[in-house]
Amino acid sequence: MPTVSVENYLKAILHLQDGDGDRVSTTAVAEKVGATPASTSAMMTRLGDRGWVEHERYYGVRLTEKGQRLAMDILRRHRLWERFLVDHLGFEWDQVHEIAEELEHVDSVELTNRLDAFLGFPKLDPHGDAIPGPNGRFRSVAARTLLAEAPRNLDLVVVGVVDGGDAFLRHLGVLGIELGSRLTVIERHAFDGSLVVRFDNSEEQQLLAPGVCERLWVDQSNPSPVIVFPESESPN
Amino acid sequence: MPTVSVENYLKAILHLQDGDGDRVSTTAVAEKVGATPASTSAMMTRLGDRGWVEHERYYGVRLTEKGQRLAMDILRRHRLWERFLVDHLGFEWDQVHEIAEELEHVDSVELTNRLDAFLGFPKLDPHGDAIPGPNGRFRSVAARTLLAEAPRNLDLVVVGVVDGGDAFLRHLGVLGIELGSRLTVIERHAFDGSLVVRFDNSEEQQLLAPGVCERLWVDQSNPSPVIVFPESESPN
DNA sequence: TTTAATTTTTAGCCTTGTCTAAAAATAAAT
DNA sequence: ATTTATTTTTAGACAAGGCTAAAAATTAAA
Ligand SMILES: [Mn+2]
Ligand SMILES: [Mn+2]
Ligand SMILES: [Mn+2]
Ligand SMILES: [Mn+2]
Repeated sequence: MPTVSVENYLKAILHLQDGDGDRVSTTAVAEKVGATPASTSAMMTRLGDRGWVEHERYYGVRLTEKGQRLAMDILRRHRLWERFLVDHLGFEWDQVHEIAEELEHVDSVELTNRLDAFLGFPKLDPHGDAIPGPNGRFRSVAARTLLAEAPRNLDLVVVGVVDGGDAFLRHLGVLGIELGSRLTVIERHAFDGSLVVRFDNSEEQQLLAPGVCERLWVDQSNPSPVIVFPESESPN
Repeated sequence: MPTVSVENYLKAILHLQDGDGDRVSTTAVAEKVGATPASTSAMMTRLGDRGWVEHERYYGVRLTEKGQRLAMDILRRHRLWERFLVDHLGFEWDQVHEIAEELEHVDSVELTNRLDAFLGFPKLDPHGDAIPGPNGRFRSVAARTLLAEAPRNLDLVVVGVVDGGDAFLRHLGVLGIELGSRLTVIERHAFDGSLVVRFDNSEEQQLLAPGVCERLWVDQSNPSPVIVFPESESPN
């Protein structure tokens, strides 16, 4: 029975580990949860005592099997609630993170599984991030590419957002980009990686700044169904 | 920004005050929240410092305007979530209290109001208790009588449960009683208040023990729409 | 109106989670 | 290989919430 605070730390560590099973530094965790390194150091010790992380003094932490499972369950609840808020309560995708940050701590397996069913067992949250299943592992999702690395002259769909802070999400709104937006890369500027693209719904070409291209997952419109386990860095 | 613990205390005090605006004893609150009188005494002082209760040393507490409003908002969230759990996730009415006890602490006005709308602005929770509106006051609900005090030979409907602990709710299930059940009082035993009743759906008469009759709200099947603000003692 | 019982508060202690400031260890740079 | 910079941990404090045991106030009984 982890506390709310402990759960937030565990989820932060999961995000920072991000597939790569290497250790995460105290400072990185501190920054993620918004605490000082001193407080975080103390918490890492407590998490180690409870068997949720391996803590190598001065070298960081890594989630144990048990810790990973706990963290995945929290992430599952977070993303399911985000789906609920957007699909059924009419929230925008840039408004749900903070609320889900609290709902995720209501820890009831019954509730979570029934919510999952109610939502139709979604694979992705409103930001295109994979939702862990009841077994604590990601459900398989089609392959995806960063827009920044996508080839030219292909019909692409925006399928996800990397590190989708609310400010970035609202910026996408201003640009008229959302999940499902279709576009084609016309030109890539070698200098900084800016892209000239054309959206499906418009005749005009448009420039996308590198900071945007590096944070959008895309897929081909006619997807070859390669199955893979994605590991985005998105926190939501 | 009250903590979860503070919110639970405030709600407990609201329940114990129950319409009557007189003071509530420390021991009663302690029992309700499951803490010792010593811990509760300390908490009452803190609540007083923050202006949420008037605390007369040695004589108990009474919610202030601000405290009452906070408590009503918590109760609103609790009962809205109970409706959600029963109406949309398929929980039984004896399974929702504990989960709502956690969900009620997710404090977002936006979330609460959208949930309210999603549910169709319900007036009653699954136990027949009134749901406070966004203004922090109960929505008007038709008058109700305790079954123990209802006249004979009237067509009655069960509209609510007093103090609906899960055990009592399951007992009602065994007896085949739920909200909406229709019955008529045939006979009242003067000795202990037991009632002989006949349910709508059956020919046979049935005996109801006093402990049951005193904890069921009923209304006439063809209700004369008297408007009143109910104050049940139910905690859910 | 004393005495006894009950209720409430205080005193003292503990855990969790947070902080700042200082010490210790590791990593980087000369 | 030292010195310097950075990171991590430790030390010491504090607030919230909880407990038990003891003191004080109130209420009930004699
Ligand atoms: Mn959270
Ligand atoms: Mn998300
Ligand atoms: Mn609660
Ligand atoms: Mn209820």
